[in-house]
Amino acid sequence: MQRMTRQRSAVAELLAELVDFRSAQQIHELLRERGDEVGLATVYRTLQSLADRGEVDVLRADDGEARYRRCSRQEHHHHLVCRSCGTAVELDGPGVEEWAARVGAAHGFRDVAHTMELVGTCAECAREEQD
Amino acid sequence: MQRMTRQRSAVAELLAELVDFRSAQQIHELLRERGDEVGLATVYRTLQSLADRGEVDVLRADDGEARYRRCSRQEHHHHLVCRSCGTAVELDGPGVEEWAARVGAAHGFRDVAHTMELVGTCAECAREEQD
DNA sequence: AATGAACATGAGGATCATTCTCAATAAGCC
DNA sequence: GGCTTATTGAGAATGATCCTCATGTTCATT
Ligand SMILES: [Mn+2]
Ligand SMILES: [Mn+2]
Ligand SMILES: [Zn+2]
Ligand SMILES: [Zn+2]
Repeated sequence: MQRMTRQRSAVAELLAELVDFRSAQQIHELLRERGDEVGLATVYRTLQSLADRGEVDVLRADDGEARYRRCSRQEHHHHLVCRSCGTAVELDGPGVEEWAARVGAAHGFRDVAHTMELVGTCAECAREEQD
Repeated sequence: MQRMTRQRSAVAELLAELVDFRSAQQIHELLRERGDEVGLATVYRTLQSLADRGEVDVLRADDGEARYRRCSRQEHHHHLVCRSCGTAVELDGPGVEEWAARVGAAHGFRDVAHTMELVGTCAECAREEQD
């Protein structure tokens, strides 16, 4: 059975405040900054566990690094993420779900899943770039 | 200027025969098996160069590993990939392009790009799984 | 065909994210 | 308070990818 620990609470609390997608390393550092010492391995384990349970979303940055975020809804959805600061907007993917299922079946594929993510530069980061 | 070398030819020839998305490591091994000794670093450099030029597509597996494939068309498109063997079908993403641009603009994001990939188990791999 | 400047290669080391090991610790139950 | 067992974390291990730089090749030019 899952036990509640100081470390898991700390990660959960931090995730509740973040609106950006952050890497495990960043989360580890943010925890340290606020005084919550949590081992890096524990951060990884906790995030993985939350991801398995669907409580956090995981995206892969261009370099393949995993980035996590607690979204406001648990149901399947998509994102518009800032490539600079990680800020994310949750989106629906109107029509994509049916399209994916139809195309998968048409080609004889089973258990078809899909990913669809938008990446851009948010207004705030675009402003900063002008300096 | 780009020079033609034995190594680059070997990578290009192999890619021309493959219909699957393969990792750099796999491509390195496949080259070795066919007798084309190419340094791993060179395989990485060549694939990166081809990717920059848009001559190969790059996808990230669930574990973040990059997988490459030469597609039949250079223009932007999407894929339905087998999670087991890497076989891929090229797809268009009807409607997604406009949708992405519209949603991005609506949220004030600039330079909005998108990814949309389908992953499933191809008919052949599904058959093998039944053993 | 010979030359040479610039480009390319590769063995091995460096990075860096992520995972593993396992002894020490702490939750939750009695 | 004790006990059982899940959890933690320091440090090592793994693995993909990139970097270094001495050496090898390409190819425009002669
Ligand atoms: Mn969807
Ligand atoms: Mn598209
Ligand atoms: Zn931003
Ligand atoms: Zn398959």
